[in-house]
Amino acid sequence: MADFEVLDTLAKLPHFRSLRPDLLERIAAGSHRIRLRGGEVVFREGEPCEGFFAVRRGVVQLSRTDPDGKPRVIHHLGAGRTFAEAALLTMKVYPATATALTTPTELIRIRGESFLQLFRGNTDLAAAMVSSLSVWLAQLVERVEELSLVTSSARLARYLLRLPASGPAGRLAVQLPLPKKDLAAHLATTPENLSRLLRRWHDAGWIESQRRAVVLLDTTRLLAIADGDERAAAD
Amino acid sequence: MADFEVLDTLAKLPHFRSLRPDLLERIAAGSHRIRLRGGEVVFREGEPCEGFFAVRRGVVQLSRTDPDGKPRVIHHLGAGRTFAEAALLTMKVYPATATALTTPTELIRIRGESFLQLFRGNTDLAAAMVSSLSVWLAQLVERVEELSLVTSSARLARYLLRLPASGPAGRLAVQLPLPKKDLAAHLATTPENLSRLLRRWHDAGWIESQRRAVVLLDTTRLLAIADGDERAAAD
DNA sequence: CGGTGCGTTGACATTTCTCAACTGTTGTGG
DNA sequence: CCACAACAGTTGAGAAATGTCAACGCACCG
Repeated sequence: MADFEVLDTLAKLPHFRSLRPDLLERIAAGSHRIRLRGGEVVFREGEPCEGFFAVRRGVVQLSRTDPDGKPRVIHHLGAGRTFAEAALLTMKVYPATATALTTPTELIRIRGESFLQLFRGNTDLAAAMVSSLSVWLAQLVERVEELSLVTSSARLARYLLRLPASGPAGRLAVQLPLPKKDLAAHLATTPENLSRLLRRWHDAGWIESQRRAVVLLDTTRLLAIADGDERAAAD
Repeated sequence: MADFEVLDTLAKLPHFRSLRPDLLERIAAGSHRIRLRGGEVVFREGEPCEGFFAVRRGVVQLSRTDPDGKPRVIHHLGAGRTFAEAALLTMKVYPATATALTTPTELIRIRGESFLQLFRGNTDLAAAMVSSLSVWLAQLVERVEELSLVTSSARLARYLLRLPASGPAGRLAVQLPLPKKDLAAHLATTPENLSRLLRRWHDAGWIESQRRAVVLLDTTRLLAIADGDERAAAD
């Protein structure tokens, strides 16, 4: 009784792609689609975990809320990614809050109970989950490295350079997947500071900054800034 | 032909504890002990992965080196922890550099080839590795949250409060597991700044700071600082 | 008894945060 | 269709935190 769109989404997940079709169908049977609008919460930090999720469309933000109420961004993820697998597999509570950022956000929710039954005793599925967790690990290691960069200019430069770009070298166009407010949170800085950095680089001629798109004109310079070579910004 | 100490260490790992003894012995057969001194490198970022490791004694630092040659600390780990499992299970290269920090550091190296053979087809072992990866995920999420704290005082306060403490409330004694130089790197700041923070808090009467030990006198205040309430430091 | 490296302190330059006001856009209700 | 509210984004000014460079004390080790 699996919804076709659910099955389709699952079949396209990198780590589920290689699973046998009947297994996929059984996973899909315990799953269903969820539609959200920007700002809506998928689950909150501390809630008991009842399943994990795959992103079908849109952007989801994982964050933790500190005692002051300010959210600290753990990660952003887009279509084709899964989240909360670890919480499910260890049968714990969700360690973070998941929020939809884009206005049509579509998720697949894989129910915990039925999935765990399949998981136990199925080596292929276990291997798939191991791959999935490994990707998460690699991403978080990246993120830690990113946040270890001292200056926010370095973090921003690195972020821009890692976005998928199009266009000729010397005029690489990148699309910001997040509103600047959320981007600032992701970079562990303030919207004001982000705005100023973009403006400075724009005036200096390293980039062109439009509302949601940035054109990278001088990637060499940006690379230098990303490497913490602050003098590059002054030169 | 497993070395007893190897087997003993493996048996004490949280996620291997529940494995059947004969399986443990077979894992131990593909493992051996490694002794290192502080500063010695276990493996370097980018090297092909030939196994994963368990810490028997001492502290190991995982770090990535940026183009300037400055190391950025990903994580520090002590006895009872494993690392590089993900690199092995995905059969990739090591994503970071591992360095021994303490002068007697003892590791167990589990050879990749023989371990992977056991891994495939053994559900218990797969489950154990999933647990292990999940712990890593949780730790890195913590680390990301930690690094998202804007001020280094917040990071330091939080770090101190999370160390295992002994003694009566109002006089909690904690032991720094790292030299201050490495602690500064862990907190993504400089030794100078760390030194000044400790001194200021010492003078203010929040803590007592000795060479390798810190006594927390005013945990309420430290909690406020950790929560980013900077006014607490000025008050 | 030198040397090497950690830790500290001082002085100074930058970066960044905070608070506050202002602009532009979007979307809603009259 | 327009007016207005709500909010993202920008800009300005001043304060605070942090990084940098440099010098010094202090321990440990050969």
